[in-house]
Amino acid sequence: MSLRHALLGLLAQQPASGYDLTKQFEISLANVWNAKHSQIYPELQRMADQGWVEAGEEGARGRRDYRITEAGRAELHRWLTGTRPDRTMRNEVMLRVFFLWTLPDDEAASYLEQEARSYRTTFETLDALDDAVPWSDSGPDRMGRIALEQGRRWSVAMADWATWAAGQIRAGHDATTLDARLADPGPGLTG
Amino acid sequence: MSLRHALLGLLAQQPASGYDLTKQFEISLANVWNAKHSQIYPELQRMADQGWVEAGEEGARGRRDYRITEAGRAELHRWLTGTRPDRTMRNEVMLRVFFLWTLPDDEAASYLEQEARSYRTTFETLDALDDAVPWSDSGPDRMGRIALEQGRRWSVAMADWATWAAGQIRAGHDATTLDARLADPGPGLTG
DNA sequence: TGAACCATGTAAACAGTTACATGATTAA
DNA sequence: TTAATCATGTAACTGTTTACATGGTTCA
Repeated sequence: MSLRHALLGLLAQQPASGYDLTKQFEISLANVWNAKHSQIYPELQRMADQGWVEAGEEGARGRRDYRITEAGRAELHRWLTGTRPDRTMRNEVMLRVFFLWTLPDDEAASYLEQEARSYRTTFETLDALDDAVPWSDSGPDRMGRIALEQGRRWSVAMADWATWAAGQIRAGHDATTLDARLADPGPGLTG
Repeated sequence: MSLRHALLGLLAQQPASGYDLTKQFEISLANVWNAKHSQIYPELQRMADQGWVEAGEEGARGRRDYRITEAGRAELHRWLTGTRPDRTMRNEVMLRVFFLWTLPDDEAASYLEQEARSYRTTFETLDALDDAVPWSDSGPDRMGRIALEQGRRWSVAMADWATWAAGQIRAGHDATTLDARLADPGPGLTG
């Protein structure tokens, strides 16, 4: 389970409340992991029981900050250097691509063109973020920029791929239509 | 839930048993979705109750083939054209990158270099697959090739990124070391 | 005074993994 | 005869989402 380690990683930077951490999942980690407050609050309690974090005094509006302990930092280090990342992928966008053959060519190509637009929008959002954020050249910020660059390169590669794929289908369809016309140049094409 | 639709998509191609479908998740869908037999068998039963698939007679060794119904095909079409894909991402590899700042530069760079090797291996595997599979230029095969091309482009982009990222860290580290040396050229560097 | 946001929690349902359990067939 | 593979299922557990529930603070 990566949630505990994601929380440790965020808390390694600075103490935070469940509420703060929820916001960080929504904003900076949105593209790599997500978690709702209903999962975060009980997890912080379990981590406190385990000694990886410590809860501070209750502040205004019932707010409670957690800070990472030495045991927590040790666990974060062990996770980063001593375990292999789970590379299991679940990508609904790509899952659908496998089944696009069930659609008419035009619908399949439209789907891919829509995907290309979606990836371009992602790219523009990330690109704007890069300009907007006042990055420091060390610490968490440096890794934030490196992660952002991953998103930029990924979204460009995927937009290019989707555009290429739509083109393949449109070209294939045209070729089929053309072949069929050459073989049987009249109305009422078969199969 | 995409599992039901993944099963519909596979069954749209040909009838299959739970065992066959499990193998297909392990092989062709491995990079986009996964499911274990313990999830597939009960799901097929629920889909049969719903009328999306029909179970055939029990064959040798208790084997039971399922085939998609018209209602199932309609549902597959509705899912592909009438719903937006869930773009939620969970990527443990990238999650870790956000926390690499907690490691010494050399360990962080090594992590990224290891990732670069991993992406290159993925690329080589996919590239070999492209040569090995006797692709038809229509139907499911055409989409299989398009999905494979996505994997090729993705793995190249990610390998390039990881190599670049490791370089950034090593260069930054060298620059810091150099700056420190220029400012204070002796043993016992601060910071 | 009402909307937006801060702040925390629990319960129920759903999705997914691991482990348990069984038995037939095939090929070495 | 034994190991590998075919074949199906359930139970327990873990992880995740959605819905329910509550109340404080700030700003227009």
